[in-house]
Amino acid sequence: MSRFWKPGSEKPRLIDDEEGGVIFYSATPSSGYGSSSIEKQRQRLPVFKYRTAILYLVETHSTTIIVGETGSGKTTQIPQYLKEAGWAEGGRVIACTQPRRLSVQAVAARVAEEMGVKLGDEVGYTIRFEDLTNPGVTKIKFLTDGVLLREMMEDPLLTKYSVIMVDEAHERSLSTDILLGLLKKIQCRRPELRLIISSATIEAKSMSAFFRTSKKREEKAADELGPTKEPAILSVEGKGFNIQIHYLEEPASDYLQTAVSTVLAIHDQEPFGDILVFLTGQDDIDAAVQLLTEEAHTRKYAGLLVLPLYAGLSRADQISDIENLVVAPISKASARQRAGRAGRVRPGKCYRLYTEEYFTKEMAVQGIPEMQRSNLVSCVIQLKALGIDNILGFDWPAPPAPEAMVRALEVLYLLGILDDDAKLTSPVGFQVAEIPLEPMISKMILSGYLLGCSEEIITVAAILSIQSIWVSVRGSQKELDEAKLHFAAAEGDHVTYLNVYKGFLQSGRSSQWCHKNFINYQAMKKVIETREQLIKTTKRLGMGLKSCERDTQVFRKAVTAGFFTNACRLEGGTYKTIRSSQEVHIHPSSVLFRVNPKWVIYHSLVSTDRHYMRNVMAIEPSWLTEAAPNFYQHQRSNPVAF
DNA sequence: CGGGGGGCC
Repeated sequence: MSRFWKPGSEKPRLIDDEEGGVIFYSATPSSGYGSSSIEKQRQRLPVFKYRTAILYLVETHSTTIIVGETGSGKTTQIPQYLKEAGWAEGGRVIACTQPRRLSVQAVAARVAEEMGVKLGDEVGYTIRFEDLTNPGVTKIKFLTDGVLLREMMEDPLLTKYSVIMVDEAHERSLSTDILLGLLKKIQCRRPELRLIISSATIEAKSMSAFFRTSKKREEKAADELGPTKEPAILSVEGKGFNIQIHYLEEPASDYLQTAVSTVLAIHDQEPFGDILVFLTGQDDIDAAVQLLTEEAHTRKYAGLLVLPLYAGLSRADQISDIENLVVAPISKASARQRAGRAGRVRPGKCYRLYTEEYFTKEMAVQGIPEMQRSNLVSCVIQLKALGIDNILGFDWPAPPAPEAMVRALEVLYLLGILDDDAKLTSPVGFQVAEIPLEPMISKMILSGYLLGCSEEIITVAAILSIQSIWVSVRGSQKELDEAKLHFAAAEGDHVTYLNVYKGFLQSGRSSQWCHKNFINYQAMKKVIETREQLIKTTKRLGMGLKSCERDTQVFRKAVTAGFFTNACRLEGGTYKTIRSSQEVHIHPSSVLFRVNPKWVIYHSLVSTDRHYMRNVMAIEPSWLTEAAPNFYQHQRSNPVAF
């Protein structure tokens, strides 16, 4: 392999940082590149002066950890540096993963523009439903980490990639963590593969420790030619400006009110600019917008424009199958990340609505990685599909609780997806792994095919995989509830969804129809799209489409086959789960709210002050024993879990 | 008997 820091030029200077990581530092920035305005812009990015150092590190190290602040340009520039240095020659591809689709598209478009190529040719991207790459032509490929995981099922060693850059690894999303674990394994088999992990300062050391192979291996590797296994850490400064941090002197009793008065004070006393407020949820956001708008009106503030922004809210922590939505303090790491938003384009200020003492003494250093607070059913099946048998011994960047693992294995066993040796069953297990949905939904689809209602089951699978098909209304809840009654079925939410879908098709997929019926048109378009993808996938698995027409019983049996572990029984006015006798309630958004059939199954549990079942369906208890004889003993008409 | 978030295949 050719060396590509400029031949004949001075080798970059190496310095040791006090933390024991290796930081390379290029004394003389590379130069001699094009002089177009785009080139000049590229050279002004902070990452540019590290170009030589980055290329040197990637050449000589299996793994390079780049610690970079936002605004350094690392995401758009590093893939281009790698390409310029020859890493995409000989048909090889440079990959760069992102946790979110939107950033994949945005970054790919930007890089294509900088390189003056058509998006989809030399620079392309792949996200779900959209593959803008051209095999043999595409040299730099942006993709979500979820897509890269899927690609592994076809090509477990990811042989076409020469360098894989995992961006935003510090976000510790479920799929990023699975990916990191698997990439570490791939490295043993493909020593020529290079990894670049982009991470926040706080995570760099643990990331480096994770990718450091054992001493023995290191000694062995020293005899061979090739990159060193010891990860390099390079710190790239951002374009960030100075940010002043302010704390409260006394804790706030009402953080919403405190947020509102802080905004008004800033508006009053500070020069012209923007104010960004972080709140916990839609309710608080709406309340704050209303309070601020009113205040601005009574105080006759002309220049105060209040806008709600619902994305990017904080995540709550938990470890169980229940989605927990209780408000909890953020970590220091996310407090810092939020403060950073104030210094992107000029110096800024950050007002923290808690005391400094609380920040230093009470707040956790960082949030719990998703891996350690999630249901691991999907994660386990993904590893199984890649032939990783020893799940409990898998080397994770953040090992999940063994109990959570065992629970996931147990559910997969009950579903008939894993056998007694915890291997994927054939064909069910392999088919479930192939379908890109949560395993219980996939199992439901397989049963729908066997029972002759795949049309209906796939529709509902698509609907359940999106947030909600109803428009989110604040203030007009009553109208929404009334609109729902048009579609409501006594069998529950799943059959209600079938009615909505039918109505949508009969309207000719009309957006006006959706509007009239309080249905989210964009959501329905997504449903159609997901449905088509699922039909393609199931066809590939040899399953045809068949409708059960009006036989909702067959349809509900198929749903039960996937969700029998979520069965509940009404006992003295409240529901108890069959599995653990936990008290649960039907969510008020369900059409079965206040209907309370004796036996129900739910799709998910959400926890606030109580445990609420979302998407609920009435069942006959005998279906449970039918669907899972191993799980339910038949005792007259009262199945009991053993 | 009343409703709290985000992301991905």
